[in-house]
Amino acid sequence: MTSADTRKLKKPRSSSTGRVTLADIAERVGVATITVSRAFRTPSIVADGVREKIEQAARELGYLPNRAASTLASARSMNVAVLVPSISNVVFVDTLRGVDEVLRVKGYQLLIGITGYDSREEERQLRKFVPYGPDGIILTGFEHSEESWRLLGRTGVPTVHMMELTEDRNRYCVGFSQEAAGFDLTRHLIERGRRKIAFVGVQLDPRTLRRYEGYRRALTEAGLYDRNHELLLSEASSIRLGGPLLELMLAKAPDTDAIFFCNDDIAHGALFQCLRRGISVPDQLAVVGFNDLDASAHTVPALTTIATPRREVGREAAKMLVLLMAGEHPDTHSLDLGYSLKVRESS
Amino acid sequence: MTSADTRKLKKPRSSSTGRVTLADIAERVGVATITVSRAFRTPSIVADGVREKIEQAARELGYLPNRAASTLASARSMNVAVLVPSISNVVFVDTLRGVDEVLRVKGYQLLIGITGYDSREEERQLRKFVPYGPDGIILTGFEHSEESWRLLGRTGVPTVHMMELTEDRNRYCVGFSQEAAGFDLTRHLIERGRRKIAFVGVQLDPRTLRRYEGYRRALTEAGLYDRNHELLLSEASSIRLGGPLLELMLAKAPDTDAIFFCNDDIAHGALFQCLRRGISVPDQLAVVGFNDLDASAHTVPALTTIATPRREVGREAAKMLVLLMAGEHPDTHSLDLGYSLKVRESS
DNA sequence: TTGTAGGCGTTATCAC
DNA sequence: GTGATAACGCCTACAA
Repeated sequence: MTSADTRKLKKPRSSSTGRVTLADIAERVGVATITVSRAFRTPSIVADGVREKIEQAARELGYLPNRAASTLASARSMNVAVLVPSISNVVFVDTLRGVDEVLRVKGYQLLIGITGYDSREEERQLRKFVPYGPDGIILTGFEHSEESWRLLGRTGVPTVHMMELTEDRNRYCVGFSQEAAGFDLTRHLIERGRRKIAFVGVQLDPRTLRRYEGYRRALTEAGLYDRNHELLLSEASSIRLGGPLLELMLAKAPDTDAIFFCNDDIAHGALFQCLRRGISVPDQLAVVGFNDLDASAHTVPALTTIATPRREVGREAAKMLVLLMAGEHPDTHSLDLGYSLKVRESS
Repeated sequence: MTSADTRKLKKPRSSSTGRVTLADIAERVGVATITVSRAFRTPSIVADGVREKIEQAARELGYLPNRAASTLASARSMNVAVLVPSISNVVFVDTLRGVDEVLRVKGYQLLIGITGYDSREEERQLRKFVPYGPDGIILTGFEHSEESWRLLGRTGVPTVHMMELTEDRNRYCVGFSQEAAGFDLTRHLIERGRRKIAFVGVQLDPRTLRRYEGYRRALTEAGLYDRNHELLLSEASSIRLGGPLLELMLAKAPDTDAIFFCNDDIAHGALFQCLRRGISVPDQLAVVGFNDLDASAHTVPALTTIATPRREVGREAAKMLVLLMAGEHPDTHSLDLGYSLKVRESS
């Protein structure tokens, strides 16, 4: 099957850089480079014998494909850019995992960008990623710079937004209503008989603010809203802030009988402070958080919070993107995955 | 400055795909594509007027560079692949941040891979990333599959290993001695008068095992080693495991007067369980962890632990890689950044 | 300071 | 099933 092969094959020019290329394999096996390419990409359309020889040659030569060349020639990168505010926040790590689970089996590689909750940084990231020719883009939320929106429009790359919802039918999104969740959690406190319900918010990203709006709506509807019971700071969230924020809130409004912390991290810090100070939770003070982190079921007392379907958000956003990248239309432009109230000991 | 330009310029072939390319800008401005390329990459060597016209044309046309083309032509990707076991673990998130801080200002883009503490998955990731033509690679630790090592050798891409050290002068690494840290932490407990010191380990990745070796060496040297006081499980680490592991350990060896948890996460879970059970820490039982997570200074009681310089590890590993990518030689092949014992209330 | 020529490694297209 | 040819968009080398 070797020397008998006397067809005149235009000798594939072997690499000049020393790297092993398709042409090297082609030469070794005695076929055209395109056949080698096919043997890897669509093995079924290459004759068995040829395919096997190609595979063996590839192994022997230590062939490694070159994505840059493939991307350039095919105009498909098999990359998906995913931008999240932070990976110090488990919420987004879980979301990324969901995205990855779905996309990796489809052969896509994630390009992960961290925006630091900053639209300008997000724009910078986007500008960095677009040259990679991503086949799709996944963003967090809807707060993007003018230029980011323009960039997305110009490139025409299919895009899905995560973690928030929109009415805009031109946008695809997967998430849940942060506002409704904030509302429900506050209603829970009202129903437990609390009347001086405070809100402590940090970071103040769009999702935190939506939760705050839900809180406010619930209290306003119940005639309990009192602006003296809220504390909004733009500091980055962290467990260490919990204690001081608790103190600050109680100093500001000593009659507070419940605190809605905008996320579980600062709620944990606050619970520790309650332990140190001997503040009895929930007797003296109810404490609730948001996100249902791993630790929240185990704190003392266990923390009442909102469980968010972030992994599912990631998975569904990825599925939606896969459809869009295939030129198909998802059933809905806006997928609401809901949330669930976890009532535990702290309220 | 426009129509007077009657030099015969080989008309840059404009894109056939509709995308805006360097050639489009070149045509518009009346220069060669290479000049446009230079205007972006080394602006200083292009005449001011020309450069400005090029920049304006780029803006007007909405030019976006194509990394695949540039990578293919230059054989430099400006990508660096970084493989870490997990990003659910803050330790590696901090390390990644350190790496990114240094590499991004040098213009490198991170390709982040999650290996799930699994050599085979790591090998898969490596196989996926090598085709991207990374200019450098950063790996966690030294436990890699045969094939991974071979791949690294074949590609010849500069590589730095993080979080552990090696004597092997052919390898570059930045980290600290996990074994020595485990030893020191155990010594601390001994010096505090503890005699029945237990070790509880999960995940059992190489770094955890090195800590365990340090623990064992300290106890053996002190004549206190007792295999009945150790609990090693391959479960993934999580705060929820802390409580049950504490119970298990105490059931196995009720005389235990101190527990060295292999990381802060499970130590936190254990501290919560102590609160619930009314086990007085440190009076009845000393508890120590490893890593000094954010929460550890705030738990009740505050947790004694080893603070690890993970962000610095990331930064220094990146710096070392930058040198290697430039073909230079770092001062040392193995950079030890140390660690520090944080004595708090729990011991 | 600017330009010409040619190639980087792969794939689309059309032919056989 | 397989091949020749011509891109893909940019950059290196060398030349002017």
